[in-house]
Amino acid sequence: MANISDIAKLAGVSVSTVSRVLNRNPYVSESKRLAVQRVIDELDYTPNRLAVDLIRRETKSIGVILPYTNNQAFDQILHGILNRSVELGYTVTVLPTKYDAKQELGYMHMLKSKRLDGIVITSRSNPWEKLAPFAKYGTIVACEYVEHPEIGCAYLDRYASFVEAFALLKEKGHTRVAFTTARREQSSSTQLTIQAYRRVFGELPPEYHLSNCYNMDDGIRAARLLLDAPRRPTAVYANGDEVAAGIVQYVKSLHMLVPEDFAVIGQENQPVGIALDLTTVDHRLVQVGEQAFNLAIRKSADKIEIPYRLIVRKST
Amino acid sequence: MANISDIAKLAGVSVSTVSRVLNRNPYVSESKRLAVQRVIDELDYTPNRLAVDLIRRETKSIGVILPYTNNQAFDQILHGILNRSVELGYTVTVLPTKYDAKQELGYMHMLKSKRLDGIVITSRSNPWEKLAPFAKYGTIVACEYVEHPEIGCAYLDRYASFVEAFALLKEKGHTRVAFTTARREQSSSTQLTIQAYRRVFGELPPEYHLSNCYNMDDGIRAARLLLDAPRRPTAVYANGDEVAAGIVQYVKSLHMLVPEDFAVIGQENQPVGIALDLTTVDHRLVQVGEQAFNLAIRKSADKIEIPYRLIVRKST
DNA sequence: CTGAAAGCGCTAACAC
DNA sequence: GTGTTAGCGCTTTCAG
Repeated sequence: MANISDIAKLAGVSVSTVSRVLNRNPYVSESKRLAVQRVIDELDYTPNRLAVDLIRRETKSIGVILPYTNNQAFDQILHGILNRSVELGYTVTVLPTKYDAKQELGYMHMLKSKRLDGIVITSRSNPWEKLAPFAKYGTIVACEYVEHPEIGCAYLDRYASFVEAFALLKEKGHTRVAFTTARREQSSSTQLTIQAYRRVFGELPPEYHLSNCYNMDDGIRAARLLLDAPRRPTAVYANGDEVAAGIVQYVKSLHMLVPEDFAVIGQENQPVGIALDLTTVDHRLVQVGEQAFNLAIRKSADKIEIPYRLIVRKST
Repeated sequence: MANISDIAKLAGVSVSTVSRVLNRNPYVSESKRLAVQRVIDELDYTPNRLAVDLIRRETKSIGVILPYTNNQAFDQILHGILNRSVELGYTVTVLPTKYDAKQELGYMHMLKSKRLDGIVITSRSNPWEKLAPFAKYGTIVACEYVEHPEIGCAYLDRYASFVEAFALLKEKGHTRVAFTTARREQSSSTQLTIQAYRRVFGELPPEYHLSNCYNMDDGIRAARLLLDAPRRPTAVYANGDEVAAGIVQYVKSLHMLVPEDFAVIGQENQPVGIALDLTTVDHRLVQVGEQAFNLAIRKSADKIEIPYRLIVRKST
């Protein structure tokens, strides 16, 4: 494969001149520029990007840390990031953790090893004390509110959104309300859900909180547990429309009615929720992704709140 | 930021020795190895990956070209690829084209510029004559059958699967059958669908083929067109469960029954299809992704067929 | 405008 | 075992 000095030799100029035409530097005589371009075309030459990035100390690529890639919520954020990255000529690398803290930390090292200019963290397993120090090697942007002055974030007021969803259920007369979450208490999102629950309903019976819910099957499993519970709840706030869909499916399989016998609220306004006419909280994750990406390439530590919206349909 | 020669100086050794301990080369005395490691830890040193990759001529990262029209099918393939890449310590970069041939070609250049070791093409907009030449710069793997001897592929027998789906509909007594596709005739998948249709039903009335279907809304739009058609079809084979879900939704909104009044088959066995109990053709796209990735890192040009399966549920 | 030369940070012969 | 040295392929002063 030809390199820059091959081009220089064949064009009868120095490598600096070739570099100049490559980078559209105006201080090149038209004659030499043409000569160089001819050789470049002839040899079908493309500069080695690794060499360029090495010396420029910039890769124009950012990473996205996410737990799962088959999860609709994270796909929405990723989608938002991709939207912007294509427009701006950036490259994005997907970094799936499955909530493995070690793995996650390993990805952060890509900032230090100069492979990535920045990282968007959609969900994390490490405490910020472990993550934040990497900010000196590259931009870190979070999709949750973070106090740290060096870390930008495009976040949503999850607490308020959870309170609103629970309040809707309470208004409808429900007093025995359950909810599902992905991870247990180690997750800040779960913490917030619990706090919101207490704010609206007071004490939380432990059997009303089901964790490890990620997809439809988990929803079915959750519904089974909930409907078999001694103090059977009359409504559930699911942590996603897929989980909600699983719950609805199980409820219907018992010939019970939604919402008359059992009310359900989902999250993220996904296709399955639309199809089933589920009430849902749309956290506008695509926008979160877009804003997060913007912060990342601007190397900004701004805090941007994205407004959510409650979509009331037929499942409540 | 410290570099390898800083480490060498502080540890009182040469850069080669540092390089050796970095790369776990056994020919280093225990004493020096310890000395070097101490300095590395002290300075919290991490090698610059760009420099390493530049000289090694390998990045351990592969790209995935996908249209990313928010189509869940491609997410499944991506998921399969990610599964394997994490296990093997590879990094994957997402390359969304929105079916823009120029953009796609631009991504292929990442092979030439040495940013990527290989590329998995899940769907393409350029003819293979344009794409194949890049095989000399890196491994190219396709998710469709490709004759080219230098291009590996993890493919499925789409033609057979389409024939099978149409045959199922025919068996059930349907004679007026429509179908939806994403792109028009420029896509090989669309071509195959048309061929399969003709094989089973003979002539294809133009109004029975609706293209530009990617999501649920498109499905609703398609259903409206289909049900308003003069020679109204009695069944449709949708190019995805989401599209199928949209169709079902519209059909039900007219108080018609599925499958009695209108039968529907989807594709890819997605959550929304499970929720709606749709008959579907599962092309096992996650497996396609896994196998494609394997081929990519093995730099293999093998052709691997992935078996599909028809899942008959309540919509036919 | 142009070129020589000094790196960027690392690996890998090749000697000793 | 260990160090010297020559690159990998490119950008960017700095003279002229």
